[in-house]
Amino acid sequence: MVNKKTFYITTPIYYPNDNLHIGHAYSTVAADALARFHRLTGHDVWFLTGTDEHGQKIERAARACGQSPRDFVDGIVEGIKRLWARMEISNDDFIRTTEERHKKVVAGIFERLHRQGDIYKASYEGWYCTPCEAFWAESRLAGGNCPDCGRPVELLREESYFFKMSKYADRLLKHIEDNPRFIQPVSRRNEMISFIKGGLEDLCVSRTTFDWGIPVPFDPGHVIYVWVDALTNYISALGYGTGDDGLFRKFWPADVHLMAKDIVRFHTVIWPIILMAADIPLPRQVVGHGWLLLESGKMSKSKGNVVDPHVLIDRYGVDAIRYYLLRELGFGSDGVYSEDALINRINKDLANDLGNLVSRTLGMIDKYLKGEIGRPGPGEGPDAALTGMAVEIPAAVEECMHKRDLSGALGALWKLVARANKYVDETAPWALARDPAAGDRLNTVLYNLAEAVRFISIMAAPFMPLVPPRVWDMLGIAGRTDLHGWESLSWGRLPPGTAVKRGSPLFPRIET
RNA sequence: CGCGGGGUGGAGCAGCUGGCAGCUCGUCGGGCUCAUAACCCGAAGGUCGUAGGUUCAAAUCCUACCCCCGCAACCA
Repeated sequence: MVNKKTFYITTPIYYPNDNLHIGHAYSTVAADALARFHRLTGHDVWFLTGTDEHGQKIERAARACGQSPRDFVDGIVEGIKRLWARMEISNDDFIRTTEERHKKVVAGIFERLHRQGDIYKASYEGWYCTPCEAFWAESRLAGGNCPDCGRPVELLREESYFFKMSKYADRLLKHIEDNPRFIQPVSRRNEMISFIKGGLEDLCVSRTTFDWGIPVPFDPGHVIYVWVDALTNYISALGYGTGDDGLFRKFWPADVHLMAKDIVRFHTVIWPIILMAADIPLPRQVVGHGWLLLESGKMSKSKGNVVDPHVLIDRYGVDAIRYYLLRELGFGSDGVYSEDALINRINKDLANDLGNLVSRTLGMIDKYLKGEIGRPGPGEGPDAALTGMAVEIPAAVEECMHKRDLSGALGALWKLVARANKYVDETAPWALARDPAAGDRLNTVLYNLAEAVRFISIMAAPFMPLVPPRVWDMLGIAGRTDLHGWESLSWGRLPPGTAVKRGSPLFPRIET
């Protein structure tokens, strides 16, 4: 058996102190599109997502609900899993940091780093904001209050364990500079380089102010803080350091850690240094995408202005939401969410362009050819423009996907959608249908349109997983799995004589 | 003088190794009638933040200034 190239992609593990909003959904959908694309193009893919369940905020949120932390996160996590199922997320595993398989790996790494002297105990004094669970430098305090939440801070002295980040700074900087693709997009990369050049301090990696976490194995009064705990999920989920580490040996190092821009630093500074210290290879790439902003500013739970993905799915359907998210945020840039913009995208791109193309193509085959795809004759006139583009677009999509530019990939695909619509106008099949001598030409034109629709459906699959099966059913090739794959994107594979059936509109227009 | 990114037709963006300013949406007009009143074509609309400079030629290079935004460490 041939060894397929592997592709390991991760999302962040989300913090289940509340239900997730559309911004989290974006991260996961983007990772899903990349995972699906790589599966479709023949890779052996492992796609991981999960939840980061420890820490004081969870402890407090649970208490506020009168629940144990465990019961509390169980409830939220169930909701998250339901959401991902609804959004057609194709993850291979779901890691929870409260699972035994995770905790033992974290404890093992912590112990190892301590044993080799990279983690040491020291006394730490600083201004602490309890609600935010964070220490702040005196210079950053806002009038003596927490710069984040504005509440008062207290001077706290704590015995803590520290991780010798400083020791690895030069090595990390060299790695980043030697590997231009390691941090994407470039703007984030430059930011990280300048951050590291500013000097790295040792990192506080334990807490004594709460209990809901993984105890430091050799000092149970301390709990391992989020850094080592959460980041380690990417390898604990693969069984690193256990007797059952087949997945780790197969899939590590990760090809892509995908996340929003705000946590890029943890993934490009703290995480690589943990790995270096533990003598584990670094991930190949960390990609930081933009935020989905609201017109009123940043989406945040405390502002109460979050957009609930469930509501949008109920109203517009999964594929439409996925399309909107992936199209709207340009590579690495922020996007602004508004329901008007969402509806506009659905009506314009999905209903008018794609849905209508499928509808008119099937409609004409039904009406003019008694529902049977005819045998194409020699190409002429505008045929070459359509078929030429159809065979070029897959490569363009691939290139965008390798650059992690999902919006660009959809843009490329929609060029083909537009070209096909234009082709209808140029060839005017309704006129050919009236001309008894033009039968061959009509067959050719409608064949080309049907084949273009097949091409589009295949390339759309990573982004909108529910669309392709519906299109294949309409084209009468539901059972022809050999015509569903990326490798079937060579022009003319659609068999003449296939009986099509018109379906209901792919994306009904949303009336406002 | 902390580091970095940016200010381009109504909106959102591309162009920025200098050479007639481009894309999507919106607006207006036309065409077609297969289709989800969708599709196709065309038009209007920009002194490319401000002021200087270099050049035959600048959105694109240089200088100064104004404005917006990210990062500034333990914050997913």
